[in-house]
Amino acid sequence: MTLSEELQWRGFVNQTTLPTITELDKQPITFYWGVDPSADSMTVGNLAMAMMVRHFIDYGHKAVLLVGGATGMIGDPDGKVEERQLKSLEEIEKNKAGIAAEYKRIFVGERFTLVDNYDWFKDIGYLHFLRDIGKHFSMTQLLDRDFVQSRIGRGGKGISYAEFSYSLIQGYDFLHLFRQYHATLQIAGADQWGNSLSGVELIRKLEGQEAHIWTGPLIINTTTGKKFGKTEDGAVWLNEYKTSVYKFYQFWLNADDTGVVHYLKIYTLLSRQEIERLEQAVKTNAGGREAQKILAFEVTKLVHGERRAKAVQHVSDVLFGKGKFEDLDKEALDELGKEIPSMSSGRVDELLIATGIASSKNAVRRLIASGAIEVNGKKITNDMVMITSPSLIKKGKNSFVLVR
RNA sequence: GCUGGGGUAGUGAAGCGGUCAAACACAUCUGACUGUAAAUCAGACGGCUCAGCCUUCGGGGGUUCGAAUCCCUCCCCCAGCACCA
Repeated sequence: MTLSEELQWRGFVNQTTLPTITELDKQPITFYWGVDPSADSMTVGNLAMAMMVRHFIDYGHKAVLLVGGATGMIGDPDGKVEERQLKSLEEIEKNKAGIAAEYKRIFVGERFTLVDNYDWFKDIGYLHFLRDIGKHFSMTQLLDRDFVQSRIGRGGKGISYAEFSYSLIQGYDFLHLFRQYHATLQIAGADQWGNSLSGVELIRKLEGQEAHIWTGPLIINTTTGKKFGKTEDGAVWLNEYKTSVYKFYQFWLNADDTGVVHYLKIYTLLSRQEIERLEQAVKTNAGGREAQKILAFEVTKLVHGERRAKAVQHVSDVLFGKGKFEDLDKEALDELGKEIPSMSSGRVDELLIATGIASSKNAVRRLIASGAIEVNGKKITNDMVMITSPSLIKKGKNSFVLVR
């Protein structure tokens, strides 16, 4: 399979300035992909793009991975309805470190160059930037962009000059990387099309050369029709302090039948043969949920490592399988404690509230009345029960508290 | 600044002097069925020391036996007009 075939089959083809996607199958090129440090971690949305980038690398293209230290200082206004609060410099530093660490984790064993656009922006003078770069941007084109129109139009919330200028910064990135690394392709999310285009034009105008953009698709949850990777708690993060490894694993395990094959293609590196086998399994034995299990394990392994993936798999088996809580040894309890909230002894209602699993004592009473609370596999009928010995409290099917 | 329309629980939205902790829909949670899925059905959905009590309907003040509902005042949003340019 060629790269273009691979991308097409997996559903990574979205929009590109390349005349045909088979251009990718010719000689190796250098491309870049960037993430802004708007948080100290990537989300599964970023992960989809990262997986796409991996295929580019695996097929021999050279990757430049960018952390947007400069762009993050301004904030991308595209798709936002109002001006964003500036991040403090310390926060940006911290976020940059987080993103860079994730690059290294996801792309472990791969060849790539890590860059930070702050490095080439910090010494640029304003006047020089306006002369060399600003001069090549047409105000009409900038104003024509949809999000600019909605921000400055009637009912819009306005836009600052700083945010308005964001795409010049991103455009210059591409030019810079073209000059320094001969990067001729920018990979980005679907929402970055407009911003990315500015770099292509700059390179054409200033270098007289062709450069291109490849955007990946926005991943949609086919059942809800909403952006994939959102739960009621917000985004699903790659950083385990923001989304625990257990929750991360559960997120994938709970993938619905209609979407699971799509997610396997996007988020795992499994072969076409294997994925097609799983697709068949979904059809013939959906209840076995083999596709979900493999998806959850593979993605967790990729992001958190095989050891942690196996640990949460084991924990999940205990929580949902036949295994008895009483049979767990201390080591297993420690592992469990990393993944679900742990409390020391106390009254059931207070433990549930303290861990945020129930919002009030009222809520606990209602849950108990409806038979939703179990302690070590037995339903309880009284909210005053004291729990002193190591136990597992379960609310409904998916929420647990470890008491030890 | 003027005129008109609004601000009600997570969201949308009824209510317009007592029967209002507040209809209905969505979201959420739980139960049943299942596969830790979806769909469907049922229940819950302000708090508490829970047959009762307490705190809520933008903020504050008032009228009244009684206010989400009436009056005053302040704040905020929307539409239109004016001012500015």
